[in-house]
Amino acid sequence: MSGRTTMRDVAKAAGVSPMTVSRALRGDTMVNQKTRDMVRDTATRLGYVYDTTAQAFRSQKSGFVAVTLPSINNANFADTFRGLSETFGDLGLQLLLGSTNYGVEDEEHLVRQLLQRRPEAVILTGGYHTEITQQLVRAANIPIFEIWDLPENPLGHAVGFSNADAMKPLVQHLSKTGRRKLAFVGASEGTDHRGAERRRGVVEAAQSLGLPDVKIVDAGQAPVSMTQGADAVQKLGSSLNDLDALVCVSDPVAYGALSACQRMGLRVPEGLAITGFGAFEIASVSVPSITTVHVDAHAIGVQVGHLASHVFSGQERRVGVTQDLGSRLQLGETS
Amino acid sequence: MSGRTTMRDVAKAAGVSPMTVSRALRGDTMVNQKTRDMVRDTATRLGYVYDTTAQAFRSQKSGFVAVTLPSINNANFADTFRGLSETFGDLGLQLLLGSTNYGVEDEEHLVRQLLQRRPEAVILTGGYHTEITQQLVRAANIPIFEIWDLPENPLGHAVGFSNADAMKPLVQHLSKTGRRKLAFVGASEGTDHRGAERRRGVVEAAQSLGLPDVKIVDAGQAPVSMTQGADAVQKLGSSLNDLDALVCVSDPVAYGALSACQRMGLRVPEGLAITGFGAFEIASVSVPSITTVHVDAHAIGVQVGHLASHVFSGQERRVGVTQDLGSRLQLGETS
DNA sequence: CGGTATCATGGTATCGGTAACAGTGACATC
DNA sequence: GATGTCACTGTTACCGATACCATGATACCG
Repeated sequence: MSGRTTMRDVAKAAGVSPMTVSRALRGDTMVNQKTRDMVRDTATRLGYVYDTTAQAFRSQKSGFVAVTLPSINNANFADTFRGLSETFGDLGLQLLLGSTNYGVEDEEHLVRQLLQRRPEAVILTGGYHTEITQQLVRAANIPIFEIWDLPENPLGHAVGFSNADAMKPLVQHLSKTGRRKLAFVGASEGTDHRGAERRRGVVEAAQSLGLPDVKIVDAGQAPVSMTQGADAVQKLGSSLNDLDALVCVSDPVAYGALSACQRMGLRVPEGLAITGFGAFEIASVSVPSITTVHVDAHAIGVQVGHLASHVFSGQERRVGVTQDLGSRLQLGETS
Repeated sequence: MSGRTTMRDVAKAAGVSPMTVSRALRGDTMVNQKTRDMVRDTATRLGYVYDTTAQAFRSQKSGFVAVTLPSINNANFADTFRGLSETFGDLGLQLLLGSTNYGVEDEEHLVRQLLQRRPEAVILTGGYHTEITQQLVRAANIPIFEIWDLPENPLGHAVGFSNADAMKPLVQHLSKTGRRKLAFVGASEGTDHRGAERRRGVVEAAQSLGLPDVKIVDAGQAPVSMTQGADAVQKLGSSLNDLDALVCVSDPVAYGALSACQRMGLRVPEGLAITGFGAFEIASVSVPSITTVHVDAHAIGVQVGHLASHVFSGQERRVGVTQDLGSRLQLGETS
């Protein structure tokens, strides 16, 4: 014998047809309980390993769900992925993960690759894609989920929250506590769409509250993390004295900013308020703890799983279901 | 027309055989340049999407590499995954990721599932597995890589470092700077094998340096993070005064510990030294910065990719190649 | 001119499961 | 005894790409 053990081998050893083996291994109750057990024992005895590739091919169901994330090295996205993993795992579906590195071009390339695996659904982080990406996923004729954003013209379903709206309570809070001159610290223009939305939210909220123009601080290419946040704030130097609050695009950036302030001897929150986004662990553990916006990243994953389950079962027939999971202000000691 | 566009459709439209389409799309230079371009254009025009599932089935090459990580929500593992992604991507291989939640039982279940996809190699984080997991991966007859550890009896190749040895320079440094009474803060027994190795390294190093017994502080089930680190240290309360240094299993834990000390008004490093592990970003950004052990997580991924490439090409024929990437002490302000 | 090397292309079987359909034995019912 | 029903099990033909082998076209040789 040359190749691997196949169902045929198991069938021969068990004295049944391959079809019965197929049914038995999949737990089809049509097959007699005793036969099922016997077949399973035989399979185990022979060290048979079920070939999902062949199943996927024949049944035209890959058992995959494609997922794109801007970055895997981000506690929030990792939480979402966990939520997805759990719920889709329960549905017998496996996640095919790819990272876009915050770029729509990379996303296009990635989506092209993922679709070749014939996923049964596709989950894209963000609501901003190239024209071709949109064509590709539409043509795939499978459920599409956009997460972490609520696009105006969703490709399919959407589960997330408004990044712009999430900033309003934050700015209101700052305004109420007497902070007028705000700066927004985030990634360079065009590298982080969700970040840009948050910036827009801050700018608009400040305007509507009659605050002076928000100063935009560029911390470099996305993903911006602690170090870039710290560097950007350090570069601001004495111009920090003209500011009342640093509104950062994420908690890591905020922590970097806080760290830079501490090193420069600038007291937070007395001299300057700092806020983050995402309710990362660092926000609640740091000293002082960071005022941030809480987003339930894990729930996004779970909700998509539930929604997908309903879509697959036909319980949900609508085409553009949008779930706004909202966000809430989480006050800390930095403001 | 019913189903999706297949190669047959492209062939018909292009006026060639499916075989030629297959070759053209894979860039086989056997096919005339003009024919190749023409076929590709036709495929694009028809919106044809190559079916990797069918390819995988027929060629008996899935194009997958299975990867297990204890947790995806960990900057170090995420870095390794990035490294793997990049190098295996260059080899035309896609990663199938699964998380074991730091459990060997979960790992077994996961490995079983992953192997059904017929991966061309398997990468396991850690060198500690159930008997069945070992049997399964051995029987799969594919290259095996264990990473982030250097097991005594590797299943195949190993790329990593000795977690125990990595702690020695750290303990020596503490001893040299007059710290004698050490405590190790880590996960509960049996939930984190790499953490246990680090603990062993600390205990042994302390012994060989003639330091008093190392106090073991249990911060709960793995993964232990900032919050658990902070809680565990807070619970120590006044018994902290009997200690000279907290050696933490990771940087997040160390930061949590630092934070707890700051809240309790205990000065670091004057009253107590704190060390971490992993050279996470927080270690260099925090105030004070944290003394830690630097491990090149990204390089682990890259090295595995290179090694795998050599194994696939037959350049590397040895069976148990072990690459020790080492680690180095990274001094910070907490010691 | 036939022979042969080289290049480019096509025909056919097949990878390992499973959908769809076709039995078959045992027993009940008329 | 004929027919129907139920509970299982088996047979056949594929899913869409590609390995393998065959063949046609062209060039080039002595």
